[in-house]
Amino acid sequence: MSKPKLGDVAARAGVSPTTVSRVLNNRGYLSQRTREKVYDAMRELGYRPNAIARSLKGQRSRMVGLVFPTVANPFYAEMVYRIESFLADAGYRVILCNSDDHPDLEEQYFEMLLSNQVDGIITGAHSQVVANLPHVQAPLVTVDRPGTQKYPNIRADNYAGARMAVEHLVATGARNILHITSTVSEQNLRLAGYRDALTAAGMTPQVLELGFRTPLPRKRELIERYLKESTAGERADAVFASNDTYAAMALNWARTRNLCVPQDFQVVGFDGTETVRALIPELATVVQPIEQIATRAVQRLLQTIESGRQGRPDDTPSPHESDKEQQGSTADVFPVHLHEGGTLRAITVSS
Amino acid sequence: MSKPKLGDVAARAGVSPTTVSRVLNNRGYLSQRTREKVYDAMRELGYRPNAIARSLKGQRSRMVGLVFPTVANPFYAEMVYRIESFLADAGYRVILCNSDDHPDLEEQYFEMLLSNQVDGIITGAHSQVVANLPHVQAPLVTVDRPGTQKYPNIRADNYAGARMAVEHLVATGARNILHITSTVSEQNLRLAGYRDALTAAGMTPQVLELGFRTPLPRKRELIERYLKESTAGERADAVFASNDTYAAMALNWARTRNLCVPQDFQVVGFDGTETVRALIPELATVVQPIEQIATRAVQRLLQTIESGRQGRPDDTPSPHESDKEQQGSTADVFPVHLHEGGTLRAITVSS
DNA sequence: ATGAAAGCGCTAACAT
DNA sequence: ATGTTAGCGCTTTCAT
Repeated sequence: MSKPKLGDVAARAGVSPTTVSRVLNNRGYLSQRTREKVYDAMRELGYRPNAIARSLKGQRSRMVGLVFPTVANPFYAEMVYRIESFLADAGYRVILCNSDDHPDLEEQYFEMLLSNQVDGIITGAHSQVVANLPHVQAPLVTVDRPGTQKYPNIRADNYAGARMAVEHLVATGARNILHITSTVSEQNLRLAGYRDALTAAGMTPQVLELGFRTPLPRKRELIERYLKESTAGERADAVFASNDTYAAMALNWARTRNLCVPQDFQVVGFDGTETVRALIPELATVVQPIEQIATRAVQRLLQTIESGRQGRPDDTPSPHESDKEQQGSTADVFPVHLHEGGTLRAITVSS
Repeated sequence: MSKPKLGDVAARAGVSPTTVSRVLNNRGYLSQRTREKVYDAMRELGYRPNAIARSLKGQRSRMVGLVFPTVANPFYAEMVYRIESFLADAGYRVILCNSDDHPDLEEQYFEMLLSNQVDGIITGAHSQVVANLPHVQAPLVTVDRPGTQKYPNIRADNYAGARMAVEHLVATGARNILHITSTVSEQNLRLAGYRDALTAAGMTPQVLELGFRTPLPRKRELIERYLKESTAGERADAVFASNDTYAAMALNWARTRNLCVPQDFQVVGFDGTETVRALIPELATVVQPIEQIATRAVQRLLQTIESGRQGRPDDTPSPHESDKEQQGSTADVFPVHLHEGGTLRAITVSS
């Protein structure tokens, strides 16, 4: 028999399908003898319950969709790794979607996930697609960047992190601090932190915007050209980058030019993934607590899923919805810390 | 209505469920008018087909399971990213499983995937669990390391890559070449390549084995201690590492010690992911064609899935099974190339 | 060109 | 403590 089904087990054990189902789910009254008979039959047949059928019947799939730009980026990779691990522990499977920062793809993926009856979605996608989802049928949690107020957002304190990094640079005496980022926008809190810190110090922001979907080699070119030009006139002596890859590129450029790091040129990145810290331990960076963010995102999602399963027999919005969201928006910002590698000078206590 | 179903659409359009299904699947004869009526009804209701129900009925889920040690490792991250992209293009969704090099977890994941009726599995898991899977009901393709002869294996030419790297080191005049690897075993072809190259050059292999599940910081300690000891007595002047992370750690150690790279100390890694090459472009490494491997793995899987869907009404093994596998085992090894970064000396043509 | 009815594999009332 | 029955949402013969 190719794929034994519950009925086959029942027949073999000489009981009804219901009984087998009960054994499977450990529900209701079962005599010990029956249990054993059923287990034996299962083993003999190599029975494996069909999760698809269970989902259809039970109105829950125990699947969660993950929509992120690309797991090829270490930050998202570690995030996805963590999220998957926590969800697996909780008995959920994960459908992975790499949206490549592409709004169309993102939307398709959301459609697909809902079609697949996922119990929830965690997304760190960049575009505003999330905000425009009409009524998503599944609980949704955003990570890293707030797509909208409609859903809880879990993230690091990007603004504080950026400010801390730039203020540190200022304190070390850097006079000409450049910023490299993917995209310039209102929501870019790292950029905001940089700007505010610079302005407070009486300096002028200088920002290089690379775009999200620019290929890596091209980004590298852009960074090198920008640095070359910036060091030509008024000499740039520090870079604060919105992620570690850009920071590494700046650092590599400086080394190629035989600039003395950190004496003549300082670099600070953002993210502080384990990957990058293992590869370039000397790179100073603002470290995000990825594991904490992941844990919290999963918690929030699971609690929404569970609460949704009990109450709300119809589509009446649950009472505390807005409260919960407010909670979410404010409480789910995690502190970061500055990893002071060799690419950043220590602050000398001035007298 | 919370979640409109096919029947609701039918009612609204004034047709039978069958007709709606036909429109959905674009099958059979449909009048243009009917088509439009149905489409309108779908739009008005915000209908979204239930993929779970489709799977149950259709005996195919269009889901593929991915079992890899951890997507937190850039190599697997890029592999998974590529595989997911190709599969998405082909209309398949991906269930991601991080097995953490843990045989028990691996086994659980395989069980889970089969329970979820995946149409196939692609795995780069380390353990031998794959070999012992009794009769996996789904097509399976292994990637990177051959778990067994039972399934096709797609990978880079690890042996040739290692040999090439080590022979290059020998040719540059390195006299004391260490190897750092995760695990020493018969199947470790990078290790084999290293050994053979060294032996051929009349040198003695010296291998540091770190283990798979050792935490990164601990690995770093082990590497540094090993290098310290090795440079104390007979001075080590080169490291060939089985991946770029180990290579980077060796490199960082050398820099800390103010060894001149590559004059006094050379380093070559393995994998050559885009991530690492962006972060440490100067690191010499054996580059695997990840995208090619991913494409081929997906191709192989899809072709097996498709072929399985037509013939074979029962569980008779399909006739050409062994042939296909032989093909797979031999033809699916991809050539690598050596990226000569600044951590490797050029070969001087001797007279 | 369209519809009726059965069933994919499982679970949950509702019996007994 | 166990069995009967209906049905989750969809597709698919087999009619008409």
